[in-house]
Amino acid sequence: MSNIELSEQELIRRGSLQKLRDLGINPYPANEFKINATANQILTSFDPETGNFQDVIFAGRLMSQRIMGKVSFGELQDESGRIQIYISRDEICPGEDKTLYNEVFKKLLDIGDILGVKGYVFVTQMGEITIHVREFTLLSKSIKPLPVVKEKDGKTFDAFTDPEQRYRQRYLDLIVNPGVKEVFLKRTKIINQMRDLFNERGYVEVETPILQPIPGGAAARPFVTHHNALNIPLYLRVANELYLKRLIVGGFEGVYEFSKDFRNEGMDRTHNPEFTVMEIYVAYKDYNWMMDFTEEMIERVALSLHSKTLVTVGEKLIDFKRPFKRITMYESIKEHTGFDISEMNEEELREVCLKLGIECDNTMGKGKLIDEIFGEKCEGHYIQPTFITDYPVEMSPLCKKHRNNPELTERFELMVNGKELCNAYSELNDPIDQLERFQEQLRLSQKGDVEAMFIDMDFVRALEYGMPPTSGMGIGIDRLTMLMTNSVSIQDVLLFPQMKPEKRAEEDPAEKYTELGIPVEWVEVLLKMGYKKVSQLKEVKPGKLFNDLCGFNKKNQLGLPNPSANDVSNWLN
RNA sequence: GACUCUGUAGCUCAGCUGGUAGAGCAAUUGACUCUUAAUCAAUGGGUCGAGGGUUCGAAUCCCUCCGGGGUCACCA
Repeated sequence: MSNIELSEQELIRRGSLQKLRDLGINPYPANEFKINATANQILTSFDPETGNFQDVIFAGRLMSQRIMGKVSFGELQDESGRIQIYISRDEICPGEDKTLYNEVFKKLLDIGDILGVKGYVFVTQMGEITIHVREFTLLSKSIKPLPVVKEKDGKTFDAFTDPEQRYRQRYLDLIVNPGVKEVFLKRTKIINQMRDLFNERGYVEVETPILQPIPGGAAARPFVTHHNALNIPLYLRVANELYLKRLIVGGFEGVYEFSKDFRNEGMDRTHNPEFTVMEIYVAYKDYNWMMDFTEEMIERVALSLHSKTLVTVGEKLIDFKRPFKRITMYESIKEHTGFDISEMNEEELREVCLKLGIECDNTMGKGKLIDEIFGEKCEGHYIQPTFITDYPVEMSPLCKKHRNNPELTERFELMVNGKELCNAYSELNDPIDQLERFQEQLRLSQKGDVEAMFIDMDFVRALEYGMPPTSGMGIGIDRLTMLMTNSVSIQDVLLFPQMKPEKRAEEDPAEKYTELGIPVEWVEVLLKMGYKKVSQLKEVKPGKLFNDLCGFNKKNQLGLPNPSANDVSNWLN
């Protein structure tokens, strides 16, 4: 990057960088810096009576500086929090030479620099636990100014809130906004709690392919990519269900995977193109067992995060205490619409949709119609955790038929806060039935359903060898995290949510300028002055351009030898 | 995709019915030995998102485009 692209403050920081080097200070030293305390440890366990922490070595990012002549205060932020530091000139510089304090600390250090300090902990007259610095080391120089967020009495000033910048530059968000890190620590804790539970039960964590020749296991539009060596299309997985069930066929009796899935669909507050799902399959179980297990898992997560089962989500208070309410899908629809659809065929369902004012078209089969009615009229009502059970067979091509009613399947979804959180089945293990269900999906696909599943013949073959009765469950980790951290958008629980690419104004490459005989050093000046394209340049009068160039050179003290008026008009001709 | 709000200094924002820009923080210089949104004094910093139009004159009004937020729709 050329210097004219930089802001004044960036130039000053680069200047400081050079001055540090001139003073023999390496702004990016290689040495290990061994700390022996964190901010949080000091703040929670410092005790002036016992006089602990009298020899601390601490490192962190300089977040503020208050210089008061011969002494200064500042704040260093490490992973665990912020702690104040105190520096006195004559302690840092006991001799005649006060450069280290007057120049280095006061002038050449900036907010954002990473510092290591050695000293002892004490309490200031204002009562703040502080590190009295005996020695400091610059560990990394920051040459781009941070957004400065200040806080007093719990009020935040100049908060860094622009969502685009926060998500795009998450590192800044994490540095500057307290509380952001908390969400991600909680996310990890949620995952760890689940993993602990599964491992305690002896279930095995496995990894299955992300690149799949047939994207199976869910109704969704996949991303397509291409494998050069095999010369075949490959799909990014939309689910890992079919692979995990192959493992049950293979003799594992409990497998689970935290899996990144990918769906080529819209993006909004609750959808990111890549997202995390946990799927688990346990042999010799059915969906009733899985409901109990799911309750246990979720209650455990809530307790581990909040030490209670009540969780505030927006305006609502949600109680994750076991047991959760259970209701069948037909009962739910009956309750919220008054229609008993249990005996209806496709035509009758379409009429119900019409009466309820739900849009539908001819590509929609029976399952999709019921799904629409439920989604439109029922889903939103389930704020407290509720299992919706016994879905129609058309909606669930991988799920075993209900033991008491072949029109239904042994499936449940867990609804919380009006949204689906989990999805689970008594898994279909009848290979002949499975093939028929796939073929039905194919018919839907031919009718125009872009989400209908592909037929996976190898999966059917696996079932032909025999899969034990199995129950499986999938849960959206992002949505679970949203609930547990009271986050309104999925972007808040993903470290790096998908963003549109950053756009810059288009500009011609430097060669197009140099072709005209313009020296390289002037090309960047022209770009900075706003002549992003050669065509723009051609439109200005040579006299004006000559004047502007010389003016820019002088104003910005670039120290370039000015071109002659002749040169300039030659460029333009 | 529709509607709506929005784009001004490094950051957060002001700028009335048109008269070519302001504040706080940050930065620079200086003062200050327990401060904490430190304080005090001085200074620098802006093609007002881009292009076009109306006008003697546009950050402000109009049009087009670009970027962003929100709501809705599509979509789990």
